[in-house]
Amino acid sequence: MNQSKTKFVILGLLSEQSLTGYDIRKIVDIRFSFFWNESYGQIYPVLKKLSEEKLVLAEKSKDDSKRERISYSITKKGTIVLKNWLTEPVETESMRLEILLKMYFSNMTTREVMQAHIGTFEENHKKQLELLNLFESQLKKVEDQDNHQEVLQVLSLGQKVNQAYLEWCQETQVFLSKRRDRS
Amino acid sequence: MNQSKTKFVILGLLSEQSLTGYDIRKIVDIRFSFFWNESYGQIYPVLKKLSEEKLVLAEKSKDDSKRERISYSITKKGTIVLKNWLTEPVETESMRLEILLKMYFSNMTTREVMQAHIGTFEENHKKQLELLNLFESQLKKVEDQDNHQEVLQVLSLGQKVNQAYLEWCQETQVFLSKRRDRS
DNA sequence: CGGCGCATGTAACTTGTTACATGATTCC
DNA sequence: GGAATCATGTAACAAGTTACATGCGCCG
Repeated sequence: MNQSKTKFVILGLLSEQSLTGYDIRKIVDIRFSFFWNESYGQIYPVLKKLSEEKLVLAEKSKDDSKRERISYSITKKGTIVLKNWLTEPVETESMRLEILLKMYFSNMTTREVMQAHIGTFEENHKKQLELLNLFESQLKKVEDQDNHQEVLQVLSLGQKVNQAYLEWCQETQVFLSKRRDRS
Repeated sequence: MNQSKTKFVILGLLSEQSLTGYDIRKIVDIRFSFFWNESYGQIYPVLKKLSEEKLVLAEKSKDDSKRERISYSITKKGTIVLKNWLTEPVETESMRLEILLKMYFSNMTTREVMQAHIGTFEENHKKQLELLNLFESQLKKVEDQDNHQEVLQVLSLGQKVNQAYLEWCQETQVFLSKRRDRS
């Protein structure tokens, strides 16, 4: 089984505030990016389905001067479904790191090629870590409220993992610089 | 774009030794499990396609006493394709951690529920780390050869990431034990 | 007034999983 | 003799991505 989690991502975000499909995508993209992703092709159809099932309530913006905008909010029923999911065992955990695939087979290529790959990976994760640090400092400035502490805890894993990546990049660059070149 | 990497996983593994589809699955499952996965539903069709394209050579086991067995080996052409892929930029990097989704929304559930989730996650990754440590010590025992050092480098990332996870679990358990319970 | 961001949506496609069918061999 | 493992393969399905179509509003 292991059904799609899009449904619960949406319900979870709506439990904090009303949002449009566009908003949801943006939040996932920014705040969840290091451990999750959702595309419009998933969000909009699920939103429609959730609305039919009365787990969320759709409200078209009434002031007609504005552009089309459908704001969704969670219903009582939706809250129950969300809370129920939270108690159920975690099913999804996956990772796909092509960089490790290339590292594994790297004796088939040159040192320079791998150094460049590691360099790019390092740069990306430096940026990601900086972003997470920025989020953290912003969050800490604001009043403690809602799921504030929980979000900090999520950020913490991101920081640790990115630090692990960066350490590994250093170590790997040393390894590569020492490696005698074949191929 | 961002085409499937199954093809290159297969070519890479075949660059070390001849293997059956079953073998490939097993190797990916054991050795790559912490950062990659492939299912039979992907491997067998790709193997057939690679054979048609002459990137690999299929050999049915001839001694007919044995059960059916198709051993694949990489061709010159296949080696070129593999080496070419190794030089191309890394495209695929994804992570999906449902545990962080649940952590993010955890103010909607009880402390006990989250403690149990974290406990399971911790246990899983303790096992994974132990397995990686075992691989490492086994590898270090054998003669240095082939892509030995590169494999150790891959293992190293797994170890660092798992250690990061375990630290986070500790930290999170402390956080949860202090958290006043809502909901 | 041009470009970017907001906003919704879908169709076609690719990818990946699961379940099933089949059967031999090995090990206890 | 029965269970586990080896071994191949596919069909149905589920999940996820990408590209496209459409158009408004805001800012410089």
